[in-house]
Amino acid sequence: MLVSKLFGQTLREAPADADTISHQLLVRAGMIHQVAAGLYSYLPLGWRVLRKIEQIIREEMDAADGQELLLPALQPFEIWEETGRDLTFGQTLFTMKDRRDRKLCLGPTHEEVITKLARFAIRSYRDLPAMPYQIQTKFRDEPRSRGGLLRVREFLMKDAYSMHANAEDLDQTYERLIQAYKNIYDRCGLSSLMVEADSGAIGGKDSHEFMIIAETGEDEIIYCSKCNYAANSERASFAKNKPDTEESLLPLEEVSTPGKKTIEEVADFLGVPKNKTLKAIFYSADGEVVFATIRGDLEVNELKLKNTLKCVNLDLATDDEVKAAGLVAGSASAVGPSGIKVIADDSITLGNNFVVGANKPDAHLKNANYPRDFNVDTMIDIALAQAGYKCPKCGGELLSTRGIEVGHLFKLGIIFSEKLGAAFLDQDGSQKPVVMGCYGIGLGRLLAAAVEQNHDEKGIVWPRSIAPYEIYLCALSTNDEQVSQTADKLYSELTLAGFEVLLDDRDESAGIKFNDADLIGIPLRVVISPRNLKQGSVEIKKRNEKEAVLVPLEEVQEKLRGML
RNA sequence: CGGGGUGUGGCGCAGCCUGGUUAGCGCGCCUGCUUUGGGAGCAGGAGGUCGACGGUUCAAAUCCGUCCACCCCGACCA
Repeated sequence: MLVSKLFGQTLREAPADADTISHQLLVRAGMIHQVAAGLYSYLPLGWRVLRKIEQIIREEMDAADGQELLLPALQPFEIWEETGRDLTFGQTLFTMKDRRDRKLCLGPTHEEVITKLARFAIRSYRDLPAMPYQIQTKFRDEPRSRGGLLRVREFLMKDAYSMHANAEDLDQTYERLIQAYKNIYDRCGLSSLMVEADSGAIGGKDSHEFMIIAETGEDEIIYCSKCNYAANSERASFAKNKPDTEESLLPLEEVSTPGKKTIEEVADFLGVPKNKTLKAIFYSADGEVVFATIRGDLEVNELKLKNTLKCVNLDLATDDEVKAAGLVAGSASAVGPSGIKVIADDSITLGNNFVVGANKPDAHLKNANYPRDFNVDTMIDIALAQAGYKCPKCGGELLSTRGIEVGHLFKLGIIFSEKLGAAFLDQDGSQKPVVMGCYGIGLGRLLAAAVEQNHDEKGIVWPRSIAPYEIYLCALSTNDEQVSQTADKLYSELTLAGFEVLLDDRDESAGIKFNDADLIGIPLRVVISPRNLKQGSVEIKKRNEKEAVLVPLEEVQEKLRGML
């Protein structure tokens, strides 16, 4: 391809609304162009990168016994009602009506469609296991798109769905897919980190995410400084500490705490540490007021709470809701009130003689103990893990960092096959629901993450495997006959030899060409100039290295092969 | 949806507070000449309903109101 003919423009300055590095560089390099919030066009350079990523994914999925197919982006809304995910996805679903007034939606994911298809394709255990996958456009009406390609409303995704006769077989495929994913990121030249993840609206049991560590990432990762434990903070757990001394249980005692409402105020006022108090937080779970309680030094992980409650919407209760439920904000506890669902974090059993609210203004109780003084409906881990806490696996110190989620694996189990009736006849003649897994990779986001991870002050530094071109042939002084002839000849030869070459044949100054080459980030740059030609040579430079080497014309191909 | 910000040629911005000639600047773009190893020089030129609508005024990019779009933080998010 000739740079003079390349569709698109490079920009010296980034658009003002581009904040993240990948967004700035991709726009400046003429790879993407924004159409509206969360909607981007891919220009030829960007599209080449995306297609390379796509091909790597395709090869690895095929190697893992996946079979590519294509499902429709447009789906009947009613299959979402069948699984109830019309509610869990809510407004994220792009919906519309056809001319016959039937409700349709643009697929944000395809579990429903593939499970329906499984009803047809899977009849016997002999048809299992199977793993259809597709690379297709997904649509999600995100509350807020952001960061260029990092979070958009229309995006290309590889989504695979595995089908099994039993959970053991799913486990095996799951492990195999983990390896396939590692291969994919490796081949894309990216270092990734696998973390335990929440399964969210997809549902299911085990779930893992692949992360590209980056400050611009939306996810917080909690990981251990000593062992290999790593988890999305949404899901991370930690070893909850016990107080050093076991006290004998003391009798309940009411104390006056005028105006003291927060844990800090109360603990300060009574001269006790925060981990000797119990915190009470009120939530509205799909309209029902629920009561969460946790030791005063810890915070509630609202996602864990939401999963426990199995609700669609979870918000902090409003003042009115709190009052209507007969609770006293600032002085509430599970000691006393009834008729409200209480979810307790298991930390309330670590320690004793806690300070809790007295359920009336300006008063607290000392020496509250579970279960002597109160009961709870559910006792479970709903605590938020934070850096500095202890690893749940080895006790080492937990650290935190940010990452971009570029892949997600789920063990769905039989959630979808049961709801949609995808069953098979097993060896013993019994009918069973198909056991399923699903596995996604966002291609555009992966591309953006690659830029986040591979750039310098001059521009993008593409890993070779996903670079739009391999070689940037830079002809300086294009009005010099010898230069332009040599450049044309070299371009033909290299292209014929199978190299992917971009020839900068523009009548521009050296500076412009060098800067564009750096910005676009092609791995190798070959400079053809009168100066070099006098010695019968050209100059070859790696994008990620400072020094160039002078190479005789006849050795160029060989040299390039060695350097790629 | 809550908070904050921005809308002026393709890109980056000034002008707005304090209304008043043909709305400016840098980059980019076009033509010509000169240049040619890290974003060249000179000369000439094209390109703007100042986000939209309404209002105030003799007069609005500028003041007032409504709306829209986009960005950031939060909520939300396989």
